[in-house]
Amino acid sequence: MDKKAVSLAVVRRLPRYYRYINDLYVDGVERISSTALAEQMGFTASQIRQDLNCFGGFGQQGYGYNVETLRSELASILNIDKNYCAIVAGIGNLGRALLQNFNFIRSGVQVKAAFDADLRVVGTEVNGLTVRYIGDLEDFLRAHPQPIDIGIITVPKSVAYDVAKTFCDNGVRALLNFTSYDLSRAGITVPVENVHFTDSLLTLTYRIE
Amino acid sequence: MDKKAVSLAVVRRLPRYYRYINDLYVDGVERISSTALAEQMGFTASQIRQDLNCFGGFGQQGYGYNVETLRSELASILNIDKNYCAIVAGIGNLGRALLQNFNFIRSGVQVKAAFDADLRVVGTEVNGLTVRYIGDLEDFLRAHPQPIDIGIITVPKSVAYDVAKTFCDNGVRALLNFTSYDLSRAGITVPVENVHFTDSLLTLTYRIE
DNA sequence: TAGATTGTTAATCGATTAACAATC
DNA sequence: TAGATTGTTAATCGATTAACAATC
Repeated sequence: MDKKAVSLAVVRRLPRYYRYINDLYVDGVERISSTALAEQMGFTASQIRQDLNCFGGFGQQGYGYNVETLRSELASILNIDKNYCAIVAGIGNLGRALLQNFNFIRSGVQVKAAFDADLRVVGTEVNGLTVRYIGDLEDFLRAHPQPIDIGIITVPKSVAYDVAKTFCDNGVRALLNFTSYDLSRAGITVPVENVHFTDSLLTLTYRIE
Repeated sequence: MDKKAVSLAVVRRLPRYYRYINDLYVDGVERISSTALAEQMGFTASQIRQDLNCFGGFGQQGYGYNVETLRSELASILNIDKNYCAIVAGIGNLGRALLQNFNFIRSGVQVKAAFDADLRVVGTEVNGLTVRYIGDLEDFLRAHPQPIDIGIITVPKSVAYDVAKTFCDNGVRALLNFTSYDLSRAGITVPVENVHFTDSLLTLTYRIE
């Protein structure tokens, strides 16, 4: 499974495959053909077979794909079984929303700690985690027994870079960036995925008319 | 400006252009060449010229692009000057986070109302808006003097489709979907932009190793 | 005018789709 | 076996990059 060989276009479709296949699994569907799945997902059957074959031949001629098998293969490809450790930096409404409503575990991620700069928030409890002071982030990362895999950045834009750099310099392996600050332009060496609300909204206002 | 001619790949880059050009504008930069901008954004100069030329010749040979002009052209292309009306459905932590922290006005969007199903939330005030009962959404949309342009969906996944359909059937022109329910598969006829946290997180867990 | 840099055409690259032999 | 459907190669399509004449 040489990752370099798989294009980001394919990778970005994997979570969607997992979502659909998992739904089929939950519904008790046993097998599905690329044609049937294509119809549901709005892809071509060709693309589905092409995409899945980047990772292995999960199907069977004349039969299609076994839903349970494919589901577990996709889970394994996406490392959902790895149980990664994450930290949320920035416990404003967004950080709080994530901690309280988002099912991290279902994506194979466990949130180990929460940090904020506001002393009125520090020490309070959110979804079972006591919020720590952001100034202690570096010490925490260095002292933590397991490595922290994912840094989730929900701080104000103005401090996004500093927090990202602290994560990056202390062994965090990937960043999920919710600010509109563009981390890719600065010396951030780990993979970053961006959730840019503004970009999505502006793409929409363009497409309205 | 025939929109059909501009690919979605280009459109999705427009907000990023606007962000960079706006930053330059705020910093008082007067002009910029495609080469210099390319270096900052991590694009090729060729791509920038190609992209911008989908909308018009905003540059000048031997000079480059005037930042103020380009900024206002991009704002106009993205309809930031249109002042669209939006509604937020679902005032959990995420809806609340959006209403309290997100600068809609800066994207040319004005939130007109907020709706929720929880009667303990209905009637409370969030950032100057009194939360209404979701059951009244349809009546509200029909009675509202201005058309509502954008429906923002932050409800639980299980009711995402119903809310989207209500928006769609009552004149809302575009949807911003924060649930992991895939609205494109059902009879939703307006443009949809998705913010799928789970997909971003899973793309990241794939890319970690 | 000379230098810089665009707008635009042509060349390349990559991603998607079509086709079909392999095979369950 | 016959029918179905994959895995995979080849063809097409679209997007990105390179090149350069036009021109400020």
